[in-house]
Amino acid sequence: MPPNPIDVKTKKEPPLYRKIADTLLSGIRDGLFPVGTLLPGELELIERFSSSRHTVREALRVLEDMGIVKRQRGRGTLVTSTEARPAFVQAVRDPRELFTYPENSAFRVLAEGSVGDEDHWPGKIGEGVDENWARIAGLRTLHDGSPFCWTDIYVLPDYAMIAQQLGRTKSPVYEQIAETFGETVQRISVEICAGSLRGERAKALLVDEGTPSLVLYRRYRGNGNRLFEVSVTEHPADSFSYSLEFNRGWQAAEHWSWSK
Amino acid sequence: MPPNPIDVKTKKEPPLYRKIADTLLSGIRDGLFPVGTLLPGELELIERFSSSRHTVREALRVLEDMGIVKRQRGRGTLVTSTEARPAFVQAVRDPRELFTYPENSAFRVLAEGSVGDEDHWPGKIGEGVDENWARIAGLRTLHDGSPFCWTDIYVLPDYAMIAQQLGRTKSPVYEQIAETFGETVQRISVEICAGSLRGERAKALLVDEGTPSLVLYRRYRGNGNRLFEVSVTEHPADSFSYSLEFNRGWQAAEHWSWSK
DNA sequence: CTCGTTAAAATGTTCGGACATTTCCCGCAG
DNA sequence: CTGCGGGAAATGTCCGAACATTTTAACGAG
Repeated sequence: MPPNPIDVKTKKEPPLYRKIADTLLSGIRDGLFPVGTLLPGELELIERFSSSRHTVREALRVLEDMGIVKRQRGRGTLVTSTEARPAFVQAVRDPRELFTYPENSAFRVLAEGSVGDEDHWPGKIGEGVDENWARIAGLRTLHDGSPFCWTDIYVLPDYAMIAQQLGRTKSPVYEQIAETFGETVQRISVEICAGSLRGERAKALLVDEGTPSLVLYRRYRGNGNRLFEVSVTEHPADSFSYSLEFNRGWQAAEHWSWSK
Repeated sequence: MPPNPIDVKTKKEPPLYRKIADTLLSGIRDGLFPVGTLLPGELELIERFSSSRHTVREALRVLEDMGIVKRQRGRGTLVTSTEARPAFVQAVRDPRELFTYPENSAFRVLAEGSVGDEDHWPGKIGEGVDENWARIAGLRTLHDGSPFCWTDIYVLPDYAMIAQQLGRTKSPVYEQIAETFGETVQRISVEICAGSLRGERAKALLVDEGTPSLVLYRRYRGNGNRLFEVSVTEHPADSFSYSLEFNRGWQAAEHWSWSK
């Protein structure tokens, strides 16, 4: 009989190496093993969990794949983070985590427009979009109150109301669209290029006219390749960083972030 | 004895599980195990490679992490692809593919400098770099002859000669450094931000003063966290694009590229 | 022919052991 | 004080074995 995906009752016991990994992760998050310190050696973990070395190593491998620890021969197991790998790889597991903003950020709608507000509309991005989109302009600020980025949101008219709700929630755009329309995001694309901040954008972000800034175009496509959201974001004086750390074998740890 | 970075002769043998993985991957690519078929069982592989089950499983785990095969308990090891996961993840397997330039591009050395040519040196990037770096400025052009990007290369003096060879080869910087010194790249980091093209840069790229452009800072680190190459690149009117395509499950296809 | 049982096959989990390689630190010679 | 060597510690690689869980297919009862 094929297993029923809905059958939640069969809560099977997780394997031992998984429980060890969870225990260690809890210890890391509780401050027992702060970031920057070394985890106990394998021999000590074997004693503590009354297990074999292979099982302990399997648990540590889980944490390594998560990006929680970094193992180094001759040195030990270094705690590098309390959270699982952010970056692109995690986004694959949970797309909602992709392309969101820092926590403690506020969103304020500055203006609303409709067809014709195209002073910043990128023509090449508009492929596949009919002419009836609407524009909503907003501003997010960092938690300390300083301007962080300017966001233009272009949506199809059906979804205009979603954009209006952005000021009242912390969940990312993707989630709202998906929840409201039951759509499934099939493709996310992001384009990064450089631009200059002028006019109301420069004023809102408290920078000089012509200040260079990063510009991000984002597109989300649902079933049947139907476009349901496009947005443009400009980050002044911010930079996007991406780094790769090589482990043995094939896996690597990825990090990416926005920083001032 | 501390390892000598100059000692190139010690080309160490890769571990056995790595060689098994490579052999299997060759077989997959040669059509011996077409996509959609099952790989031989672990027991058979143990006999064929005269190895232990642990080693064989380690090899299969490498292929699984690469996205080449998908393992399923009770069923077997299914070949799902002949190519590793593209984009960022692939870069892990072969860092030389990362951050290279389009084919048919030419490189021309415009100027050479040394300590003090710091008009564009990013202070925050300089952490861990002593003061004795050298700067080599160059320009790459697209195959149609139009300017593509400006590249500043900052290297430690020991590696200055490598930069001088850049005009005479098509291989990326990483490859030259690795081959010459037998180093292993442990970490690659890239930072993308926005800037304005001025002075000789604007002139070389045939754009107006103050034209916004993307600026990339790249760092390569070898064993012992030793920095051995830093470069700065500016792309005028170019854009970086990244897209994610979701399949069922958690796997996804990634694409990224530079485009005009 | 259909359905349920059973057996075989394949991978997943766990244990125990041995040696290799790298890193770090301490002590000693200069 | 510096530099070198060596040992201790930690992780990496590899072998052998046993049992558990899942899938698939063959088989037999109805």
